[in-house]
Amino acid sequence: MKIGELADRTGVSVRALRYYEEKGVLRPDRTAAGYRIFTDADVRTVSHIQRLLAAGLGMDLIGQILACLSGDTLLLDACRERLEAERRRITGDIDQLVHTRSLLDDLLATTRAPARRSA
DNA sequence: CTTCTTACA
DNA sequence: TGTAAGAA
Repeated sequence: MKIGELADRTGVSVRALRYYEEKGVLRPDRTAAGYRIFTDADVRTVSHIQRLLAAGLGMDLIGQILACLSGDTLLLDACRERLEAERRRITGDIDQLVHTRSLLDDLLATTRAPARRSA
């Protein structure tokens, strides 16, 4: 399928799709006229990209993670290391957020204002 | 009409 | 990422 159809089927803009290719996470074939040709597998790949992007990962890392999903067993170990490193990173982020939340909870508990009446 | 590339009030 | 411009 051409880029327009992939865009429709994924809800991702044509612009973003071309950007993903530029980043190497998508490698569509080209027609003689230079049109990008995507496969059905690319529809799923784009879904993965969306999830990873939503998780706060950068395109660089996403490219590496997607490479793991491509089933290249020779790179599997290296891929696992990357994924484990990212897992540790987000765990740190989560800890930070939990800490910040408790800080806000304390603040809210000590700044509770008296009930207001309607104006 | 759709896609391509390049570039940026 | 959007959008504009010129070409295919």
